[in-house]
Amino acid sequence: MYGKKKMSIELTKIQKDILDFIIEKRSNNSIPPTLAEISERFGYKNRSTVQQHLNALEKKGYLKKTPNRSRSIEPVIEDKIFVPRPVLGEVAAGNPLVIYPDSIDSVELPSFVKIAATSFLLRVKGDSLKDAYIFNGDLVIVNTAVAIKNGSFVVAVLDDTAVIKRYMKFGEEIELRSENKEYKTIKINCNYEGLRLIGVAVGIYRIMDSN
Amino acid sequence: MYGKKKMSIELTKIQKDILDFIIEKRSNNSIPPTLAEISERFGYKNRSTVQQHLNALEKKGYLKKTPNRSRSIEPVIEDKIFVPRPVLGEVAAGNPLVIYPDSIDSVELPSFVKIAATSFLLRVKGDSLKDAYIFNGDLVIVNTAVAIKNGSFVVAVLDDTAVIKRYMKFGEEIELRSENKEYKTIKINCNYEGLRLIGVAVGIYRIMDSN
DNA sequence: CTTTTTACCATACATTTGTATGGTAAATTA
DNA sequence: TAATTTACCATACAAATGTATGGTAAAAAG
Repeated sequence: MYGKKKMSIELTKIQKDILDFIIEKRSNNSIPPTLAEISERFGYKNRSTVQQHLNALEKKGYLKKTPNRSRSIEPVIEDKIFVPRPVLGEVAAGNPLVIYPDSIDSVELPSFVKIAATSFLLRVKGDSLKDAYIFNGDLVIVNTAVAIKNGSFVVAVLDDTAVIKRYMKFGEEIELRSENKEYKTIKINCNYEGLRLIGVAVGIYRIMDSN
Repeated sequence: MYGKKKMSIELTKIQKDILDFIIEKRSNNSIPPTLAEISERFGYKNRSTVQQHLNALEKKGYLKKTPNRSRSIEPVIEDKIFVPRPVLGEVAAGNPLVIYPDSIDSVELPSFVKIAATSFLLRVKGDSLKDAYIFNGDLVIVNTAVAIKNGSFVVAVLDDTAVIKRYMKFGEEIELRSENKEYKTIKINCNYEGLRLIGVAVGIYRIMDSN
């Protein structure tokens, strides 16, 4: 079960790089690049190299463009409205679960929800945060560029397993509390090397299902 | 107290229309128009009319453009990068509440969450959707450009009051069901003029508080 | 080994696009 | 009334942009 809905032909590395460049431009809300700008970015001496890569990308269904229209290249997303977003792993609300080095799955977020490079998504597994209204299957938006304060929901990696808990620090002791009484509070010294505080849960996102 | 940060010269009606057109394009995440496209939109016979309006807009400080660069016109926004999102009203999970004609509030979303023009936010009031894990204060992302299916959570306006309920249609009869048994199902004929289906709740967003 | 694919370069050309210049008519201002 | 502004049209031109065509060399596939 690893889902690929629309058979999409493999991309070469360079094609993927170019596609990524275009996607990045677009998601920055800046205007799509011209052939010349892509050429310059990748150090090509003329536009025709890019021209061919774009043709390949369009033929494979990753791009759409309007003939003779400047800056008309748009990356094609499967659902138009929905953009797949990698989920980096599953985070245990209760007992620690493994965090995956690479993304294990893609979640289709509405395209208007854009997530910065300093953030990533984790899917919550388990019900130990239900008192905080976070449920099994919810996506947690984790921002790594936000200061951690007492009371923040943090995502922490403890010896290669990840948890999402409420953060409290008293002197040198860090407490990772669960909202649910069934799971006990984890207490660690802040100098313990097995602990890495990944980021702060800045929000949750739940894709509503229609059944 | 009516704030004008940068003294900006008055705009004529046409200049404002053109500026609005450009802003609208940009906020739709579509590419900025060319002079030709603006001309066509406003029924001008050539680009030079637009050309002069744009020059005026730039001179007055409402536009920025890069010389000789296609589609480089960008409206100058007072508020920098951060765009507060208006909350259009409060939606009753249980009993209908008033929907506001203009935005009543702004929610500070994390800057990486951007929402398209086809969507807007509503804040949920009440607990009648708690069975569906939607709680008082949650922000519902409503998309007006998504097809409504049986089972969708829809935002509907019934005689100037708005509700969020699960949508079911059987023949000519539309049922708006609450997840909570305490609130009874609303049944209406689909031809009833007092009913407007605003959009589909495509997701919920909850800003997590750190206390 | 031959063929195909990939990744690049070069050039030519038509269209699009931005820009400069000049003109007309109505409305506004001095 | 005369001068200015506003709103439009027309045209010309250079730069930017997309596109078509052909070529080379290395790698991969057959």
